[in-house]
Amino acid sequence: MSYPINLIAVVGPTGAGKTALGVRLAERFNGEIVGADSRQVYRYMDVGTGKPTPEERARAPHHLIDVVNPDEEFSVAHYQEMAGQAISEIDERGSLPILAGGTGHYVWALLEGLRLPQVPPNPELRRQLSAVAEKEGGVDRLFAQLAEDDPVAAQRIDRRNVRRVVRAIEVTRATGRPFSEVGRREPPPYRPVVLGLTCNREELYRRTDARIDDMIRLGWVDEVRRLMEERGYSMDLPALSGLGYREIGRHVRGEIGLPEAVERIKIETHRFVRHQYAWFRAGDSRIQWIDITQDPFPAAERAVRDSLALV
RNA sequence: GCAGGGGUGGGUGAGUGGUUAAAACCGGCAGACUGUAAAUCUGUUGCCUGACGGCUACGUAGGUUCGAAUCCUACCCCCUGCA
Repeated sequence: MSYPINLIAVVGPTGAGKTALGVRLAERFNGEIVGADSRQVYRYMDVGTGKPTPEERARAPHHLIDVVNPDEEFSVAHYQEMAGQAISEIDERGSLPILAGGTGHYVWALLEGLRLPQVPPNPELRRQLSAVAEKEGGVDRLFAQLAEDDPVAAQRIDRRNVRRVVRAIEVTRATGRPFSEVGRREPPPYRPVVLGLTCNREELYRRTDARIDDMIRLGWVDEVRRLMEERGYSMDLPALSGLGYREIGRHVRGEIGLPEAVERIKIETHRFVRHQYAWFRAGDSRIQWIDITQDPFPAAERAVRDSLALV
């Protein structure tokens, strides 16, 4: 076991080829993949989440993929815990951990050592507070509540963002300490090399559009039908709130045609790509960007080799 | 050919004499984010300008009016009914 642990992270927007590059790097450097994707953690959601294929999974060990059922609770906290565990085990095995995924919140929670308030979600309280927010003027009453409990947090949280206001109240109630005190970080025992895959927006949109057509061809609709009909999962589950699952769900129920569903998914995916760039910024000094217009492997390999040579 | 409806910003589509650079929605762009994060929320979106302000815009060309996306005329397209 070596400290700090050398770790590679492959990040970037959806459809940029993180999975493929991760697997190649794993083969080249005796690595193991640790997923960093908030939807690939769920079982039975394969096509629509762009999960690594069985072939890819055979080429390198994968972790943090298929770890919970769609109706089970999962969050950054679980991720941090489980991924941290996986990474140390990989390291102990003498392999190179390779983080690969597009969920910025998860990636940085791990690499920056975010210290989350130790307050698990309280469904009952959430239900209650959300019900308040539903009512006329409810949002304001909720916000007033927060302003009383924790004036500092109230200033930082948008009053219209009910979900965040609720969580803040949840934390202050459970701990008796203000939510605004969160924000601590504890540097994790990693020496990360963060590789970001990118290219111009237009080309990226083209790729994600084509990828969605592929997913449909690969049986995404059947996948959703099975989730709904055979396994009986509700479309209201957080797991099913992922891109496209709702649209395809509506199509399965006969509410919209497939072309319309596909069109909407493409648009939503564009939005998602932009959202991901908010987590992985072009100017972020922690990230080494590689343009995917050409094969990113040589540049990635060089970067990894250089960083390992430093040790 | 006759009758009727319509042509609005990247798209759909309101507006029917001034308070309209033009609602709303979509799309685009930017941002927030510490246990739902592919979630949730925010800002911005004709052009020039740091701002004041200016310029160009509602099919085309004219006209009426102090003032027109809104009224009139002609023309060009589109749709519907009758032939």
